[in-house]
Amino acid sequence: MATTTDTERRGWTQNPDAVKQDILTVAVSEFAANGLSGTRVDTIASRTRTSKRMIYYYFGDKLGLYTRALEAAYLRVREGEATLDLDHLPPAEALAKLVSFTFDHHRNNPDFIRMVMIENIHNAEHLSASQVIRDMNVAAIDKLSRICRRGQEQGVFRDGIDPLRLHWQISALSFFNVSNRPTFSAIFGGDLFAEETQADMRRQCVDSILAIVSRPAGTP
Amino acid sequence: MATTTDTERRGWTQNPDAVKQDILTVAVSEFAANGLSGTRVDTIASRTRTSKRMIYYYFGDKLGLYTRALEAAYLRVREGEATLDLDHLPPAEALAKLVSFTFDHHRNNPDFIRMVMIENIHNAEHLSASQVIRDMNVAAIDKLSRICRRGQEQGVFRDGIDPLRLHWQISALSFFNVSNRPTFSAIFGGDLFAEETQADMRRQCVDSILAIVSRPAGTP
DNA sequence: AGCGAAATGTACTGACTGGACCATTTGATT
DNA sequence: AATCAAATGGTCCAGTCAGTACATTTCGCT
Repeated sequence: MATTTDTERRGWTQNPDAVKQDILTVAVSEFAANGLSGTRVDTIASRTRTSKRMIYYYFGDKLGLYTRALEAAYLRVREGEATLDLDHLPPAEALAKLVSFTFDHHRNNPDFIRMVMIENIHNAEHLSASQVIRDMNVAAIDKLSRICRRGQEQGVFRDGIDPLRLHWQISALSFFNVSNRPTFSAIFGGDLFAEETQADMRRQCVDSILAIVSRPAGTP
Repeated sequence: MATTTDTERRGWTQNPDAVKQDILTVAVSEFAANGLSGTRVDTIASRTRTSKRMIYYYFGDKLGLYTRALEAAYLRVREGEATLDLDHLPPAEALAKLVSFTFDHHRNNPDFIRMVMIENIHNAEHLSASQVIRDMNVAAIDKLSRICRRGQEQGVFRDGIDPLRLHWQISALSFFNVSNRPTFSAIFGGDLFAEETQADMRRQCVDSILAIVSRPAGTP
């Protein structure tokens, strides 16, 4: 009896992958909200369709789960970025689009930002252990490098641009805008983060970045 | 016997203020290193010349101590900033100096940066409760406002500059440079944070900010 | 020179929390 | 249908940690 078949996927048959995914999703949300030591494994378990037992079964211990959750957060975000197709745009437009996208993308993924903040608090100890994450990000630099190279070849960008530094600057503005919003708002009020103002700030960021790569005035 | 008089201040007489200060200093360092829930009151106590009992006596509970430690961190940093005298410099130079200073100052005060990161993780709940901190920072904006006004009066800055947004941008670059150094280094290597490179990046930051305030080319 | 309040030390506890233990069910393979 | 590994559930424990009770010392004041 009790043919609960097909309650969700296949009813109440085993489904290891779904269980793992379920745990990971909740874990990202909890770790992002409460930090590593602030997060309770029991709380994660209770928000899950399974039990604490399963967390330890699949992830070993709290740190293991945290590390995997960190990877998951990076993965999701980099997936989003992969949809961007920039190679067919003129370099300046491509760069502008990349900056705009990054700015918005960070705003739309606060959990990811918070995971990175938390990982920085922990001196990136766990991220260092993850080759996966390193690879993903190095790939992100490639995208930027291609734009720079095209820009220089076409003579619209100045020479000697370091893609990594450019990435640094783009990240700084986009990241800070999300990461420090709470303290910034608490001190100066939330005006800067109103929707219209943010659109304007995004433009300002694009301009800043373009100013960096564009050749100084009067250099043919 | 045991005339331990003058071991430190007045030997072993009571010294409430020194005790409080002692606790606060250790607390800043511990909270900055481990976050709010990651910090152990016992650890703070053990690094102190006094006991856990005193922490609760003076600060009530862990949160009380954290809040005061946060204030202390802000105070120390803003004190450093107060030494800057910019009003006698030409606007562009004053701004350049302010950016350079901020960039270095943030680098030299990682504990402060970390406290702010942590507070952001906690959505600035505790900072909101501190009027002191708000006041300090609003004063920081004043300094920037004066520079902007002078720049506009003298015609070297463009019109319509928002000092708050400028502050946002200066902070973003200077803050991110410290806050995200661990993850950034873990992913891309530490080259960007070598001493020489940092000097170069500071210059790049100054240039970026100056580009924002300078009037567009061909605007008399 | 002594009294009351402030300051400090020691030892303890009650709750929380990461993790382990033991038992049971599911499912693929034979 | 028998078997064994993978998956799962429920319960408990041992260590940790914020906070407290109780007792004692110091000090300003008169």
